[in-house]
Amino acid sequence: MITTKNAIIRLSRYKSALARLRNLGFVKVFSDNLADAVGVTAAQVRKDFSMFAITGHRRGGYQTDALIEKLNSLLGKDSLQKVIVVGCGNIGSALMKYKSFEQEGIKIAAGFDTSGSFVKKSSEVPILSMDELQSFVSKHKIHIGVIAVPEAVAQAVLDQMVAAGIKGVLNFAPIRLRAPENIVINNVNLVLELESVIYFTRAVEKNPQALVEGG
Amino acid sequence: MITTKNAIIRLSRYKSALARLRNLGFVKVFSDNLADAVGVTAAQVRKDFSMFAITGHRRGGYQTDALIEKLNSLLGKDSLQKVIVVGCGNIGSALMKYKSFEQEGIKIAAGFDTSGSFVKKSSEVPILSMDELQSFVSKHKIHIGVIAVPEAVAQAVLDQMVAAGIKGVLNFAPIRLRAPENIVINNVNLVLELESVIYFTRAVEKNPQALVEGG
DNA sequence: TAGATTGTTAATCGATTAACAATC
DNA sequence: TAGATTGTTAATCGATTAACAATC
Repeated sequence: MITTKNAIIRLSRYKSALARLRNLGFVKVFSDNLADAVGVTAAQVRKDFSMFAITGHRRGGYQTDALIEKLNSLLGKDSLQKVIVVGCGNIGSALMKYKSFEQEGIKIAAGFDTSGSFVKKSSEVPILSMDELQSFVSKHKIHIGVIAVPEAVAQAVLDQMVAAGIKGVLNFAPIRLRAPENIVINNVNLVLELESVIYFTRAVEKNPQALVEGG
Repeated sequence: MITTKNAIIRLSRYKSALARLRNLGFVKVFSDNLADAVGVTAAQVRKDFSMFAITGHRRGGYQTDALIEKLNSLLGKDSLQKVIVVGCGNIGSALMKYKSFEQEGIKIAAGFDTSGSFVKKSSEVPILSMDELQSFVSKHKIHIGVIAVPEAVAQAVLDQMVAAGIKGVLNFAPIRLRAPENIVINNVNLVLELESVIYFTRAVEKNPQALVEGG
């Protein structure tokens, strides 16, 4: 359901806006505050909350702390999430060092790569050989993985990950991966994101009233 | 218009599928072939093409080469696109080395950073100080920039980029940026993408019929 | 010609928004 | 109480899909 997907993304945005509002001293927030902060309508905020059975107070809005906690638990952020990264090239190693993940309760447990030169068990996030994927994943009970390998090997890597027990994947390879239907795949295509900026920038330059709102 | 945005993203996908089909020897393709390759309906393909005045032959489908060329020109890929990257931390430097951009006719002309230690004019993609942003952008007539700086300084960086003449931005900072309405901004939030995988993976584990299709 | 595929219109589907009764 | 905000229903809006006439 695509509805749910967009709604979940908005919940994440509400959560991040709430953290900022809390820092500003907001003890309670109204749907209107959140709407402004995130750039949606107040009705959208209330509709989203009602879909996930989040309730407030008829005249007093929502308690900031309670709301953040509820969103965290909904989004699976009540416990540390362990994730592996397969492919330790440019993108993969950037993700392994990316501070924001840890701040959000996401821990990169290990990186994996075929080419021996990358393998480095001693670094902060160990980089292991693909041979060790299966045992590492089952030993550490990891369900989530990131694919940051070249397009040509992405499908084979996904198959190995699924065989090892991975259930959810964030894929940076610019290709449609095939997997059993109980496997969750989310694609990020950086070239496509930049191409879309290029297209719309040109479109606006040619025809300034072609207003566009970014995703 | 959000329609247009989704349509453009699909055009990009068609283009990338077409390159693969051409390698397989397809001289002409049908809307049905593209639909299968990209995972949409044939009607969607034809509708998208009609929106952008791309026509085929009533019984002979579309000429692969001509179609690729048309899509490239629509997407602004007929000339080399020069882009700058501001912020040379993990994500920024990964993007500067990312091979797929060059393969798609996107050239990272320079990176920019405040902290002096990063500055390195001699490397393949020069890394310059923020002081040089304005002159570099106007000298090289660059319209597109990537923001890969920490959240706290993202708005200030955007303001400088806009002042320097940048018209379109791909933003990796997890925050809603404010800009004049003729500036195109596209946001990529990596934490949010991973969080969404975590959420849906949990949802499917709890309730296997909660089928989800990735973006 | 008969068959197949496009291009487009109309129908459907789903998501967002507006409005308002409930109520604190 | 009067005023304000939620939670939800109904209305709107827009995107996708189905269907089919045109035609190669």
